[in-house]
Amino acid sequence: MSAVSSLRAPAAAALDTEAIHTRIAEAIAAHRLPPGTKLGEEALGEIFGVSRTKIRQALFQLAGDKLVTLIPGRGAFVAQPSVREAHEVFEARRVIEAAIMARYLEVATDADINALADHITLEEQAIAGGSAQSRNHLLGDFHEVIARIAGNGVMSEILSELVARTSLITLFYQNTRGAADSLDEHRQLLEAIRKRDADAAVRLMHQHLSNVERGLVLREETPAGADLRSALT
Amino acid sequence: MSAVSSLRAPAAAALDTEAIHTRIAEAIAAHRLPPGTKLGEEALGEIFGVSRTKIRQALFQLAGDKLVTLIPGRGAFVAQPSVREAHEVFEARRVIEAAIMARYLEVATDADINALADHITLEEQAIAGGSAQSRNHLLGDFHEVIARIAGNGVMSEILSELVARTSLITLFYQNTRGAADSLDEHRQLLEAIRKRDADAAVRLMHQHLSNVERGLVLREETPAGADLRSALT
DNA sequence: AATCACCATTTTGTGTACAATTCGTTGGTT
DNA sequence: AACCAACGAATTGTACACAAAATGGTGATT
Repeated sequence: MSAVSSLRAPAAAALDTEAIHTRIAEAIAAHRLPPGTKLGEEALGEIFGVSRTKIRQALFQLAGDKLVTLIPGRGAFVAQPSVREAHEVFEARRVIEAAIMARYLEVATDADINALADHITLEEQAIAGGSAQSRNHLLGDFHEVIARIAGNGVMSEILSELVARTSLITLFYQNTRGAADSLDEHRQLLEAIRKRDADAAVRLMHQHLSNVERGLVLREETPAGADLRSALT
Repeated sequence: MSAVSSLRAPAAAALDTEAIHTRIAEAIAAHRLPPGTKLGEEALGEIFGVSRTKIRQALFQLAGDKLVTLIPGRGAFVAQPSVREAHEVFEARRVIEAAIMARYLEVATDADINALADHITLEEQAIAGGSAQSRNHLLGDFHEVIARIAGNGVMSEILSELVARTSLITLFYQNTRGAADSLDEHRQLLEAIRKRDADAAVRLMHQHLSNVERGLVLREETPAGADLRSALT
């Protein structure tokens, strides 16, 4: 490689579309890009050191994930889920995760369950001393870990998208529950799982999701848009 | 507008990305583009009378729908669902559609149920005298009609994607069941719905999907790719 | 005869240039 | 003072051109 290569980003090899998609999706899920934030193509291109072409492809994919809203002629914005959509996402999660939990208990080995316990330990540590970002990430990941073991990749991917959208929702509609509440419910779930009590586990999962949903409060005003560069670099 | 405008397609105003996405998705669902078909960018651009830029965006979206597989450096191909993926899609549908059916019976008015009966009448007519394409389309649409009434847009969209993937699967793994079998099961579902018998309706839906899945036969060789132009114009 | 290396052709990947649209502003009019 | 029209700056939409990579075929070598 020549010495004359990086006039734009100091970064390494140019990121591909999928990498950019992932980076932006993570920034949204981690609440570094609040709902309503304008995602200008030129600005993003400069941040990632690529042309608008790649940015544009990534934005289209993000729109497919429902994390970004594309308004023709206006541009791309971080999605602002409606109250109705919020309820629908939680209902969908209850349906899917109840089934996933039932399947999980059929196939999970003791090692899998121990791994889940380890994950909860990570949650405890993050709540004790970590950032709000890592807390939220781990709390959502708990559900994805279970889905992965349950073994249905199609449902697992669907759930991943719903979890990402949930993250957007919990930011948009200020969540009054503390992370500790979710952690406690995760512990109860683990207990039921350890006992291989499918009915209890499914019921607890249902309740857990309903509790999170109940913690949401409707708001009118939209949060201010964040600075793109600090959120993504 | 000047008289010198259309060197490419004789068609009207240029299609936008979403229109192209829809057209290709429909062609795949309608079995006009068999799994494995190469979707060359230049060829598609010429067919739709647009530049490769728009085609490329549409192909990325289709990849997100899992209807198209993107191989870097190689191009886009109509997806060839694996046996495992096929089973996973059907399991996901059983989970989601059981929930949708339960919700449907809670909210459907008599008018909604009559509309469903009308839909079944259309199915009968298509089976009696229609094309294989319209038959398959109507049989899949039956499930989407129920989902739409059930009222959860998020689940409805998820189901739409799964139905499209099912269409791909039933072509790839030659379906031995006749359309008449599905029609009969749809009639039984309607009967349970008319009686407002939720347990029976959910059970019948579950069985219906399992029956369709059981009708699939595993194959090794891939169907030949079709001609792009005749499939899309 | 089979295999491998090399070259030509085709196709994808990416950036850039230009057209079209939108938004904010300025200036004028009622 | 409020409203409307027209202009200008900025941003998105689209096409095109070039670079990079892969495929297929040709011919030489084992």
